[in-house]
Amino acid sequence: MTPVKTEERGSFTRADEELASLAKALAHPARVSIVRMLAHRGECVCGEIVEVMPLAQATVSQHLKVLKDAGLIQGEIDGPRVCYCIHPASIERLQRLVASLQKD
Amino acid sequence: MTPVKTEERGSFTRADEELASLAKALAHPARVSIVRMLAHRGECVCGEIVEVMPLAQATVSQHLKVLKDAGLIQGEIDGPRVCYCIHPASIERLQRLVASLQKD
DNA sequence: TCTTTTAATCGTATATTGCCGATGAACGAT
DNA sequence: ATCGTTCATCGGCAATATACGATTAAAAGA
Repeated sequence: MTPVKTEERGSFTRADEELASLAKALAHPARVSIVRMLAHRGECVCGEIVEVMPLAQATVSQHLKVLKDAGLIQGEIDGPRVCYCIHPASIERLQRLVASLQKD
Repeated sequence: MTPVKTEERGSFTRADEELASLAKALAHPARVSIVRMLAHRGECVCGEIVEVMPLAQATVSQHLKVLKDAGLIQGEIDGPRVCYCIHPASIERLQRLVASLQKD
């Protein structure tokens, strides 16, 4: 049964899926750069990030969305702007998951 | 200046490019699974990996190539087989790069 | 209210990934 | 030399990712 739908869900462990998901979010230098910027400056308004990046506003906004969806950052609306900061727990989580690749 | 070729190379730091590259290699659960398997068993012949994975041989081979190109694993030819193992330094490097996202 | 500012979203074009069957290359064994 | 085993690579297709200009939405300020 289960006609082998090419979509065999649940074939990988939860940890593998989770690490892959976080890694995917960091799989672009622009996104790494954003995370580093937030880590360094604590918090940033979207516009400040756009200024620094060599990408159009729409593109940066898209990268921010990827990072937010992955839980790596969070954005808080502040008037007409959006203030972004790191979600520390997720970075720690990533740290742990990578560490688990060494011993395990 | 600089005709904005949509291909502004070198816009990101070396560390950002490096972390993005390593993260990209781990951005798929199958590849995380492979790395974990190698970490756990020390070394594996390609066939053993294919057996365990819910993917065709060609696909697994492709994932192995991605991991190898990223420097996360290495393969050694052993007669008709290829024996894969982790490249520990690269995992440590990844660990450090992720850690640098916290303090920095 | 009208305008400006800020940032998300839409639409679209191009590039890259992921997957597989089929084929090819390298090797050991007969 | 031929055969079987093992694994990489090719070709093709569907799906996803990346990038941008244009548009929309929301809020502040005139």
